[in-house]
Amino acid sequence: MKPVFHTFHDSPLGTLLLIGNSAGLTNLHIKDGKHVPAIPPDASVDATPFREILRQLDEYFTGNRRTFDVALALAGTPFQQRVWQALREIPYGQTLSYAALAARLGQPTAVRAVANANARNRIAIIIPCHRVIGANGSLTGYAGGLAAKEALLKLEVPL
Amino acid sequence: MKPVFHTFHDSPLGTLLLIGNSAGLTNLHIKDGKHVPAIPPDASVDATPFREILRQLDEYFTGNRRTFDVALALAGTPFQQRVWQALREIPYGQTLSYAALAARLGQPTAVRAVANANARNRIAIIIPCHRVIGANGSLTGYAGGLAAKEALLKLEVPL
DNA sequence: ACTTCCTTGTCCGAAAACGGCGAGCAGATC
DNA sequence: GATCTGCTCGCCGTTTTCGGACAAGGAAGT
Repeated sequence: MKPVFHTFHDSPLGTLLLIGNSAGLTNLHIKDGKHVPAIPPDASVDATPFREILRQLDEYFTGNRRTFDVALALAGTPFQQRVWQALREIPYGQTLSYAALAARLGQPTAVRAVANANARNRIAIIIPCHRVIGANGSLTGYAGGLAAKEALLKLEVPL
Repeated sequence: MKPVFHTFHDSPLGTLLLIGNSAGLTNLHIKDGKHVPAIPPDASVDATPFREILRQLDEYFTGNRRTFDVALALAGTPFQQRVWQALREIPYGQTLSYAALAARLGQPTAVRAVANANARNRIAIIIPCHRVIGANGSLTGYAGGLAAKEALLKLEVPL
């Protein structure tokens, strides 16, 4: 198997857990959240591979960065990959409803399925699942907690 | 993922298919047999990693080797792992019945389950599933064909 | 020799449950 | 009336659960 690394990193949202391998970042979760995977037994503690990523994250949190440029190693079903790809195309500071996102994928009725894929996003923040909200404007849900989602959206407002 | 290699090798039993990764050998099958897995799409053709293994196999087939010393990367259910481990403890030239093997595992009634795990052995010859025969002395079955099983047992007789 | 039955882990397919939704509708409220 | 709240129901990919079939056996009974 590829060597696996992981590390923790403090942020305004709480502790972040990063996991990655030689191909790129595989996971980025808010530690005290839902759907946080177990750290692979063979994952060594090593922040080195994440240096650049952490730097960009810090810039993002201080409002000095709007897009990320890091290698991602996504693993998921074809449908999930499509959803996540669509997520990455939502610009900084913009929001979208789950229904609208489903429509963009050409499957306007697969709203719940999209929401589901959204919930299973493995790379928070960088894949901006926080930019998807309810059709009525409510936040509706976030694996890292609604407070975190609100904070992220507020951060992105001051364009 | 770990890089995966595979290669073919001629033997008195027919062509052998070997698959392995950086952790060790994962598969060794008689090509024209049952339960032969598909070669992973990302597996490169490369005999280099198997040099030592092939050397020991050649020695074995000429009767000049009784045990193997190679790194194995077994993947299977806990039950299967137990069965396979028990198989490796059967000495060269000896045979055992499925019932006796089940008894050794402490599950004397799980005879068929043991036979099943036996049939799914992924590393033929080195994990000597051919040394397990019916309680009445019949060969009963072998993924590589009964002829191969018979040949192996005959080879191991002249201690 | 053949048939029947017992046993048990695994495989496989079907079915059901499960969500970070959203639209529609009945009442309740002001 | 206009709004708002709280149902109910349909939507659909994923995950989980469940049940049956299967197998490299073996023992017993015909």
